[in-house]
Amino acid sequence: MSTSRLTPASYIVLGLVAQAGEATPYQLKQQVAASIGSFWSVPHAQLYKEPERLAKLGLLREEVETTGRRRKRYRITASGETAFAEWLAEPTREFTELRDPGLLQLFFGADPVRLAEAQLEVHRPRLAEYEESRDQFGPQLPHAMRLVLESGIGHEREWVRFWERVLADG
Amino acid sequence: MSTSRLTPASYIVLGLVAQAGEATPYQLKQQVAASIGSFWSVPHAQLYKEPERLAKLGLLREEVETTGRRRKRYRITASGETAFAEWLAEPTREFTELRDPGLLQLFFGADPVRLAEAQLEVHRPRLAEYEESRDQFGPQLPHAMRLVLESGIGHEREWVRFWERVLADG
DNA sequence: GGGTACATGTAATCAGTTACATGATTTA
DNA sequence: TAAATCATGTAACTGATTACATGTACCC
Repeated sequence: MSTSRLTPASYIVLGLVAQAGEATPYQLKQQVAASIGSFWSVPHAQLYKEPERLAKLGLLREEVETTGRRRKRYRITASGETAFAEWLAEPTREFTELRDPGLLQLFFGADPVRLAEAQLEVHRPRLAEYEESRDQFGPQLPHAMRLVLESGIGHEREWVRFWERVLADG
Repeated sequence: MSTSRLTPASYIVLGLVAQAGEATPYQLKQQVAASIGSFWSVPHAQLYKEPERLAKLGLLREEVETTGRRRKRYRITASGETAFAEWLAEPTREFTELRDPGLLQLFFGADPVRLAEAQLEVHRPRLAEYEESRDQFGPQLPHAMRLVLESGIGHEREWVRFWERVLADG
């Protein structure tokens, strides 16, 4: 009822459904993968359950196909649009903690060199991937998406820088 | 039984209990706040429940005070030490997503200027706080802790840089 | 026509959060 | 001694994950 029960996942669903006009859970999965998936992934089961929940709250309208697969298609309702717009209009002051398992291991005394090597093996390719995305699709990307990508690049650079220093320090 | 059911929170508890030799949930809370709390916070209720769980798994030994408050004191067991050591010895390749609500709003088309302002209001003080910590306590801090702090500073710098750019771009 | 990958969904579990509740100390 | 604040814990909920299960389409 009140928007208090909505989580980030809710807004992701709401936002993607709004953008698409209409979507099935599977399409949501595709959209997530194609857009924010690498910054904020959502397991597919949630993309089935969350829309259902939002439908119960009256924020989405559910339509079950009568033929073949009986897919569920969702569209946003007026109150869904309102809830989404309200969330969007109120700039969050929330703060995201790092919550990086590698950092945790470092803190607890893991061998820094081995740890740094392992971490670089994941962060370097990830950074390369993002940079390639930007160089290849950057110009066509919607502005907001490009910014998000830039942010990802910045943080990945930071991780690489950090673990390289840890490695160098021995 | 197998270590598969252990989460990061488990290792935090295990690690802190190991470091302290013995600890009550409240002391764990203090330790978290004093060390990794700003990178990886743990709500206090979890610091009561998780040790209980670990005790059932045989990784901690629980001792209930018979006097007054009947506090629960925990110590690590041999198998707890093993489990912790195993986790520590295996460098994680896990990758932490950004999962920043601000980025999410940006992606979905929130007003970038207002958003950047709000975000800078939280990130700038946070950065200052970390830098002050480092300058003030840096030399006394255990090496690993200092590194974690450096990482936090790096990422906060990155956030500030990013949102400043968003702000400047209009 | 057999396999493999894509597509679609449900069930069960649980970690983590929120809310509630109260005892013990300090401090004004 | 009243009021905060610190300390300690339990209960209830639920979002998110994991695991299971099956249908459909394409391809060799």
